[in-house]
Amino acid sequence: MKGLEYVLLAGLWVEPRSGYDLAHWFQRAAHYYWAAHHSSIYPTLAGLEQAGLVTHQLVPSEQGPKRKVYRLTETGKDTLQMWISQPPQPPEVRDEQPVKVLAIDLLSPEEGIRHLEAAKSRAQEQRDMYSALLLQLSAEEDDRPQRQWLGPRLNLMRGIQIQEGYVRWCDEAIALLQASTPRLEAREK
Amino acid sequence: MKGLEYVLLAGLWVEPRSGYDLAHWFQRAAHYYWAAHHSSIYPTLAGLEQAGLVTHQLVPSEQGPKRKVYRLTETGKDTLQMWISQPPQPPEVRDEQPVKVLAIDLLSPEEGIRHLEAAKSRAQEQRDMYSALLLQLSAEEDDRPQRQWLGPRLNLMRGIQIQEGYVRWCDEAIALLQASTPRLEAREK
DNA sequence: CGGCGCATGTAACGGGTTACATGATTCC
DNA sequence: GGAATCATGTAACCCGTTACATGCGCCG
Repeated sequence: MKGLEYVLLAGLWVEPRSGYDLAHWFQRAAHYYWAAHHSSIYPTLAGLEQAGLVTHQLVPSEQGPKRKVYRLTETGKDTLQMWISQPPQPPEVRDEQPVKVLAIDLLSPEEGIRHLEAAKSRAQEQRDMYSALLLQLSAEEDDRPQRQWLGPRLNLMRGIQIQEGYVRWCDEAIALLQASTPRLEAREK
Repeated sequence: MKGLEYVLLAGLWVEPRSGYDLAHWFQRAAHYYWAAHHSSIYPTLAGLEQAGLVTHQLVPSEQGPKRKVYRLTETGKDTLQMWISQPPQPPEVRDEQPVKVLAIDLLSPEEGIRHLEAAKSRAQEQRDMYSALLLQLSAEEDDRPQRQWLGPRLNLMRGIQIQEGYVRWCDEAIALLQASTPRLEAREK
């Protein structure tokens, strides 16, 4: 079994969802640790169903066509549990931003700082998004306290922490760039 | 042009390197923001050379066959600069670890804590590796102070910070797991 | 003289992205 | 009636990984 299959099992373990829901989940809460488009999600869900790891139920949507809401079967849960027990593969990342930082000396200090400010803004936006999701989760937790929301909560906490770290790093980097060009401060005055 | 091509240009901007060097760089310093295997690096370098963005020089190695040490051409530098000036694409990540955390309630608290301790150890190892690389970089900086090592330095700082954040999160997560099972503490006494 | 680290390459295969395709419902 | 969001799917193509392949030079 390939990576995405287990990831979908984990996503469905948190709560039953449709392919559409999962696609949105990847774009928002899960974005900092996994990426997937709907065009890979739908076929994979179909495969999992054929393998007997998930089943779906047609649920009328408030708007648009009927939703195929998937949930884990017992076998699916067992498969997931076995996978969880094994150590994770090392993460794979493709992030252009640090690559661009590598050659930041190709930009003027002013431009470099502008880019870092932009990166900082993006990080703050992301942080706010994760914070909002965490608040939302807490509200849902009150409604159904029996549910195990520990995993999603831990991951949202991590998402917030990552973005806050990024913001701090941006500030340090900007400070370093400014220090390397004291004429900037002088001109400011 | 595709992502890897620009990344190689950036890697060669930092200093002239062989494909072998670049492969190792991806495994170590660049590992937290970009992944690439030698089998994709060599053909890509050849393509960049054909496009006139890099040139190579055969340099005898201390051990093994001659090294093809690549460096940017003027066109290569210009191409890189143009790419740097544009905003980066959003990062793409595949990290199994947070996915496994999602369903951490499928494990016993003891097992969950063991997994988090393991994750913490891995993060500490990585942090130490980045710290060592930063020290090494500082030493080289003394030798050739004219060189612009700002980019690599900033990225190593970021690597260290990421891993330290991870360690802190692991501690928080372990604490939460322990809090959710007070019987553990009780048994400890 | 075998094994390991250095060093560069090629080819098949697989998985995901981009683009194509369809249809329901609501709001303006 | 057109636009936007909801909702599910298919197919071609591209890129990168896995595996295959080769050869140097040192050390034990």
